[in-house]
Amino acid sequence: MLINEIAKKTGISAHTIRFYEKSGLIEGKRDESIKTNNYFHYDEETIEKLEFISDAKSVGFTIREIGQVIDAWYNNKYSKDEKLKILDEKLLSLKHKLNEIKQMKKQIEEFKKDVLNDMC
Amino acid sequence: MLINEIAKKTGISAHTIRFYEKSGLIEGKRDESIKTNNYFHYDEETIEKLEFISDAKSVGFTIREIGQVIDAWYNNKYSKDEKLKILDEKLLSLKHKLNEIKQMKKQIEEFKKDVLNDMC
DNA sequence: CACAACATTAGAGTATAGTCTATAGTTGTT
DNA sequence: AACAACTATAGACTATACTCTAATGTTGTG
Repeated sequence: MLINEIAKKTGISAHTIRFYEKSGLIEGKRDESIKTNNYFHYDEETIEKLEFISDAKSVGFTIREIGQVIDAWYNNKYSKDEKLKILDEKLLSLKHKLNEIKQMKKQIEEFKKDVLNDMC
Repeated sequence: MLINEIAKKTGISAHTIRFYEKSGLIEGKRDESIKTNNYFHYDEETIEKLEFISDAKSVGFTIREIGQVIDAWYNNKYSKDEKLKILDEKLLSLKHKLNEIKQMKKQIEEFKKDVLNDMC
C-alpha cells in the first residue's frame, strides 16, 4: 500500500503520515526488488498504528509518549519489564486524567447551577 | 496583591500570568489613586481563575475555551442562554474525553496482556 | 541616596505538532 | 511521446502556549 492509499484509509494526510514516520512512530518498507523508485510501502499493522496514534492524540498523549507505547507493543526495543513499566505509567496517567476530567465536570456543573440561579 | 505575590500563591510564573492577562483570561486593576506607577493589582477572584485555568489546561482545554468558560461564569459578556450553551458544550466535550480515555485504558490493558503473554 | 528588588512593555525565542511549498524524479494512461 | 497523477526530500511556515530578554521606570531598605 502506498502513502496515498493508507492516507485515504486512515483519514490522515500523507504529509502527516510522513511526519509520523520521521518522528519514529511508523515505518514504511521499501521494495528491494524495485530499483526504479524508492516508494514506501505500508501494511495493515501501520493502519492499526495510525488509528492508535489518532486515539492517543485525542486523550492528550504527546508524540513521544505515543512512540513509547508503540515501541512497548510492536517492537523489541524494550525488555518485557521495561514494556510493562511504560504501559503501567500510561495507565496511571490515564487514571489521573480521568479524575481531573471528573473534577472539571463537577466544577462546570457548579458554574451552571450558579448561572441558572442568577448567581453570577 | 501585585503580580509576584499572586504568582507565588498560585505557582504560576509572573510571565505566564501576564500572558494570560494579554489573552483575556484574567484582568488586573490599576489603582487610580497612585499616579507614580501603573502596577496591576490582583484580587482573590483572580486566584480562583488562575487555579481554574491550571485545572482546565490539564484536561486539555485551550486558552480560547478557558476564556469562554471564564466569561460564561464571571462576566456579563454573554446572555444567560449563551452562558448555558457554552457550559453545556464544555460538559459534552468532557463526556467525550471521558469515553476516549476509558477506551484508551482498555486498549493499553490489552497491550499489557499481550506483553504478559509474550504475544508481541 | 545608593542599589537591590520589583514593575511594565515590546518583542524575540522555544517546543510541539503539524501543514505546505518547491524541486525533482516516477508511473500510468492516452 | 505527452502529461496528469503520484512519490520523495528538504526546508519554510503556521498555531498554540508559553518563556525569556531588553529596556526602562518604581519602590523599599540600609
